[in-house]
Amino acid sequence: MSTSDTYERIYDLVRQIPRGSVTTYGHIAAAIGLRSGARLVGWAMNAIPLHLRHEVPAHRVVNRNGELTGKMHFETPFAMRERLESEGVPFDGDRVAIDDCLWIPPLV
DNA sequence: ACTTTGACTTGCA
DNA sequence: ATGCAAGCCAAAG
Repeated sequence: MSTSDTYERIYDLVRQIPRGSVTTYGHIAAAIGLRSGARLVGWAMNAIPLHLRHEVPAHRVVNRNGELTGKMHFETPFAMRERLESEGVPFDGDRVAIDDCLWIPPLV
């Protein structure tokens, strides 16, 4: 694989997010070695290949505030919220109770 | 090769 | 709490 390893690492990491938990762009970025590549994570999410759309739970990735910033990039703005609640992710108003279900990725 | 933008984060006013 | 600016990496025009 001589492609952008960064993207693959991001996808591989997001794929490991356990059901019922969420993580943030910053944590993923930090886990792959980037200092503040949070934007890269967001960009990578937008560039997820179709064959990975099923494996990479992008809905479990929220911003530092627990807001579903990427919901508008889903099929519908509600799909993200519904799917998270369906997995047992605690919500606090219109946000994810990230303090209760935050999953920290393994540092590579 | 250069500029702009993006599903972010942090700091300061 | 709200708003603006800077930092960061990669892709697209």
